[in-house]
Amino acid sequence: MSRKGPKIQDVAVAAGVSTATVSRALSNPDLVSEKTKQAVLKAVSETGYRINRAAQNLRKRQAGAILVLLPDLGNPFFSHILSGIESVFATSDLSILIADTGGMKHDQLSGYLRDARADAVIILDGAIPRAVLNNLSEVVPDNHIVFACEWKNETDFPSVRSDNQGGAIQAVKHLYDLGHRKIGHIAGPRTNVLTKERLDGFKEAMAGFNLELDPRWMLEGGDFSLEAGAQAAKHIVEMEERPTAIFCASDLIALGLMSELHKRGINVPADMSIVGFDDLEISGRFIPSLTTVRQNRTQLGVLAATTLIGHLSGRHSAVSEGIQLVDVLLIDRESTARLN
Amino acid sequence: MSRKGPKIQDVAVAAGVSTATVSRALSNPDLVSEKTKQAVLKAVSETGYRINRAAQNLRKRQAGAILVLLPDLGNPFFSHILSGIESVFATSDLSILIADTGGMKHDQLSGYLRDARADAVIILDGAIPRAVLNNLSEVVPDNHIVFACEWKNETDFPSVRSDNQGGAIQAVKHLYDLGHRKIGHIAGPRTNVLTKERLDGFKEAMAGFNLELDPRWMLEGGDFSLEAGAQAAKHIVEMEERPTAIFCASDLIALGLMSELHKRGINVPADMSIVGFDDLEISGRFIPSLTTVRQNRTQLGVLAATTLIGHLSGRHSAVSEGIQLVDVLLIDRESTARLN
DNA sequence: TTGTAAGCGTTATCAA
DNA sequence: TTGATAACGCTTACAA
Repeated sequence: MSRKGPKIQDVAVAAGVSTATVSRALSNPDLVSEKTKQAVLKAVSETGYRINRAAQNLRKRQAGAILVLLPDLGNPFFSHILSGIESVFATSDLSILIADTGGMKHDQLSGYLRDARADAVIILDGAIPRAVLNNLSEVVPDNHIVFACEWKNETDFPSVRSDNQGGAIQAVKHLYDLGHRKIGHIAGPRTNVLTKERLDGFKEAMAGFNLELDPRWMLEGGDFSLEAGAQAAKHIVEMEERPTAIFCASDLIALGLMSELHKRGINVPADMSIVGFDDLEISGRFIPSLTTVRQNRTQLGVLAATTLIGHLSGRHSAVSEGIQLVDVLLIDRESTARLN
Repeated sequence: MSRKGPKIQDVAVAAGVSTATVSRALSNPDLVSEKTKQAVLKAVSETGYRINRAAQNLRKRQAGAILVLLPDLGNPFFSHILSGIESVFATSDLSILIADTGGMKHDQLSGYLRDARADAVIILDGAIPRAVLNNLSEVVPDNHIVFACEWKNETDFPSVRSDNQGGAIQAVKHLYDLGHRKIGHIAGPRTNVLTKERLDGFKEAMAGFNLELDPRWMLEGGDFSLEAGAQAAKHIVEMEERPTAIFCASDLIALGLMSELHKRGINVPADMSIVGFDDLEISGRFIPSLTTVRQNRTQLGVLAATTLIGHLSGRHSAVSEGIQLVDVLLIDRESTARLN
């Protein structure tokens, strides 16, 4: 909008210089003498001048925005990541656009970039169709696409992620140290990249401790939700022989599991120890509070954003290349106990 | 970005018409003959033409985006509202920009609009400084500002909100019907508009039932968080005489309260009934599951977005004016029980 | 160090 | 119903 604001021409007149000088004073102060710089700045504040982004973007052949693609905006898991991203771009003059890949047609999606609405993308959705990714690649340089949290296998886009495998290993070790030997796992949705990493970590840790992987205790959540955990609980109570501990691929699964186990008379941690993954805020206040692997979601967002800014500004610093792994930390709470 | 895409001129050549005709065929099809329209459309798909938003926005003196102002992106409460908003704008050709008012300087904030980055704003933050609001008003027409969920008192901006007062009344009635007479309240942060509405509803309902408002049982949460609830629990256990039921201004407060009460040996609902406000997903799976007033957060977002679109397109339909109240619904679960 | 002037890709006005 | 053409407000060669 901005009805009839002062334009660069007005500032130029007020400062007694040309529009080119105003432009330079504002975006390339080094190219301008101290004296005229001051004059311009004064004129800017006098006139109340604000740059017109549309004009600037048109001229510079850019969009002035980055696009964040989320698999499900309604899922609170992503809000901290988004917050981290936002905190970085708040001080830049790039706007941040968001789009939910869930309810979105593919062509609509790449249309976002084709319309030159965004200069770069941060993708939080590992399930983004390859076709869409290809479309994106046609429109933005490959290193203007960054994955955060999730990623896409067999692609080389820069990616920021938690140490999912390491987290799973910590979880199993914790249970092992508490004396548990019969350890089960509730995995995430089959096709999700995180599911595989956490499952791999689980298997690796179990093997490392020479523990048997009982297939009966390897459950599959349809997703990472509370409901998936609750469903798993129903299977578990029916088992002839139950594991004494379970590592869940997400906090929501763990919480849903505990909720349903409670209903069915199984006590956590007395009868069964539970470990989650994420460390949602509620997990520390659940009854019992949840032992879990903490992911620093804000940091994931911040890192993705700074990586992207690095690429956009042409700085290909070593740190902004390839895969950036963020450490996770096991938080020991009440849902796990020593095996009696 | 969009390196060297086809432009309207290319389409014009391909279709054998002028650029003006292409423009019209695309944005005002009625002004163009069926025949040329087809020719243009064909040329568009042949060339793979995509409009350049920056150019369009510059020419039309618009931003092509709406800005959503959230008080705290990290707070999952807002994600469903955002999701509702997004779902509406996904099919429009307006982009949605987000900004966190928490970490943001005021001038930075109104800068968003002054820079002509957004044509309109949806504000989810009732605590937005009046100065900022005034700044916004200078830049966009007043009806291009819509409040959702929260609002600002003594202003006339269109606003979409839940029936907070009605919800509080339902909550008290539920407790009353269960036989409770000693009912306490944990309010939200003192200056928040929702706090006041829910508190008013609480008082009104209590008065309606001729129940005493015991000041000892009227607590104040510093915010709507788990921690606020946990703090309140500490006060409550110290009380000589405790209420038998408590209505909390948010689910998080209620959950934090239950968590801490549990630690201190008070059983919900046997010793005390608890009602929340929001109906977060986790609330149905907490132990015990939480009786609460359900807010339709997605609908709040959808309504705010459609209202705004109505204003933007100049349609001042009756429904898009003033305050739109969204019904809430009491969900009866395990955290409330008949007084023994 | 500064100014001139030519675009960036659209849309809207005016004529035809 | 269509076409020329002048903006929209900025940046950046190129000159001075």
